[in-house]
Amino acid sequence: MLINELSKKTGISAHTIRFYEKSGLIMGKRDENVKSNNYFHYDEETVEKLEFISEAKSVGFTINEIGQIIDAWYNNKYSKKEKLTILEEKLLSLEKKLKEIKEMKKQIARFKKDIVGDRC
Amino acid sequence: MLINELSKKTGISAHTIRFYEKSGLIMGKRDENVKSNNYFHYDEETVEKLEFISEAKSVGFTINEIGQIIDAWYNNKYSKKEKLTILEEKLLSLEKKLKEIKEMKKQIARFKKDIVGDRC
DNA sequence: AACAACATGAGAGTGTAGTCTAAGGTTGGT
DNA sequence: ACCAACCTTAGACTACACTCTCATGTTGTT
Repeated sequence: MLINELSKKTGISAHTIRFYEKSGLIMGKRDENVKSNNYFHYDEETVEKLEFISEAKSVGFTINEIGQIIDAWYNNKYSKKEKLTILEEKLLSLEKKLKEIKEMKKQIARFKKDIVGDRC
Repeated sequence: MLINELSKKTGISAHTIRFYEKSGLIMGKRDENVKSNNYFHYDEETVEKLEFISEAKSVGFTINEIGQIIDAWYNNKYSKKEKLTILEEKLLSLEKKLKEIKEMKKQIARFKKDIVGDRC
């Protein structure tokens, strides 16, 4: 599929998709048989990747970190051992975020309690 | 205390503290008795606030959102009802983040499993 | 008086992650 | 042939959250 269809499928703008392409997160393929244009073609895996990118962004991973995860999962840039190390590291950082968010929830709950208990 | 001491106590640079001051997150007081300078003076509450700001930033709240929380907790910009609404809203967004992170953990754990099960 | 070590505000510069515009080429329908 | 609706790259622009530089003023010690 071409970029417009990919954009519609994922809800990510063509501009942003091109930005991700330039950033190395996804890689469209050029059709060798067609010489008249150099349109990028995208497959279902790219749809999956873009969906993953959206989720990863919303948990606070940077483009760079997302690139690492994608390389660890879809590509062969790293050895098996390196891949596992990267993913393990991401799991740890998620674990840390989880703890921080739980702490923040407690903190805000305390704020709330103080305001409720306060007669203004 | 002056900005340098505040910086040392919190580990946040004086530059950044001034940025937070300009952003309205904290508010140093000028000493009315001293006319020769216009140095800002900070109290222990500001130390607390800066510590809160650091934590809030690391869970992904923006400066704007942090400002809302601080206004809901320390200031009298909002009514009791408005304060509770703001805090409730932040709790919901934390709950959402929590879910997203748990999902992402599962996802990455799946990636890991696939790599382990794969003989490359 | 000289000096280091502080303080101030204005404003420029940085990195991240887009977002948009411009100029040009291609495709498909009439 | 014409046109709308695509596609491409380069590069400018934006918002956010700093981060730094500069020019200038103050404080405290020797």
